[in-house]
Amino acid sequence: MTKQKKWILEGLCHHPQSAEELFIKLKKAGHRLDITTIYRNLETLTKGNSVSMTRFADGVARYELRRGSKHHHHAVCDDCGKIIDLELDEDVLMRQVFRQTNFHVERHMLEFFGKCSNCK
Amino acid sequence: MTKQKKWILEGLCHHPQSAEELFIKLKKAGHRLDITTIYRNLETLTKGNSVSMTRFADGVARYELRRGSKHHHHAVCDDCGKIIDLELDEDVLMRQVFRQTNFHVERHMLEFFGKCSNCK
DNA sequence: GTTTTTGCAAACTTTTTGCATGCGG
DNA sequence: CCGCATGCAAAAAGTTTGCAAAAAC
Repeated sequence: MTKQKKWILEGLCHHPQSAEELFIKLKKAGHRLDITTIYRNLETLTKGNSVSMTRFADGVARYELRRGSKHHHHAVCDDCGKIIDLELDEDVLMRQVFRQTNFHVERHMLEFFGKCSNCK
Repeated sequence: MTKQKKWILEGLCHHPQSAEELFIKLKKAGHRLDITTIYRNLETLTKGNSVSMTRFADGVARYELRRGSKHHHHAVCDDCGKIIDLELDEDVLMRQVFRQTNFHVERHMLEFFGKCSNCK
């Protein structure tokens, strides 16, 4: 456990955050570390299932802490950029997939885009 | 209508395909054009809603022809890479989102990963 | 003391941009 | 002809890699 790793863990949150956003945040907190270190730790954490990675349409990888085993989704506002957490019951869809194709779903990605209640 | 644009339209299909994959395919077909041209045309087509763009976890943009106005999703096999088209009824989810947060969904992204019937 | 992690620089990949040239209408 | 589309080169952005020095165990 290095100090860098500790900072990174502290900086992570339950909202998706890019490596660079995390980097800037840690820099602002007065921690000096390289963005390479962030990438390497995020990779390890993702492989170890402590962190999950998502990509929205811009192609940037965003990372967030897994809360327990609970999978959740996001709604991203096109106007203000706010990211809202959602807890949905997607089993219906899984069953549809299996019925249609015999495909064995292990993971899925589900994100919504539009306008949040404020911006609408 | 240039010849390049025509080749690109011919090369597009209903399965997601990266700019580079399309580039290689067109080159194999004996067409000489620049990958920049492909990117620029794909951008135009996407804006014009003839083509849709998706990113899986690798961060590469993949493009495919829209079939009519019908939105659809994919299941990607982790083993053989096969991409299976799905037609799902996701209205239930939309309603869940709105009820939970008043968020106004305009678009969404939904992809599945796992093992196809062959690889399982 | 040796294994692991870090920082730095540089490579790499995908995508975008600027600009001169040329084809299409 | 005029203007928009193309090719080429180079830049930009995000991410990964190699290597030597430093820190952890």
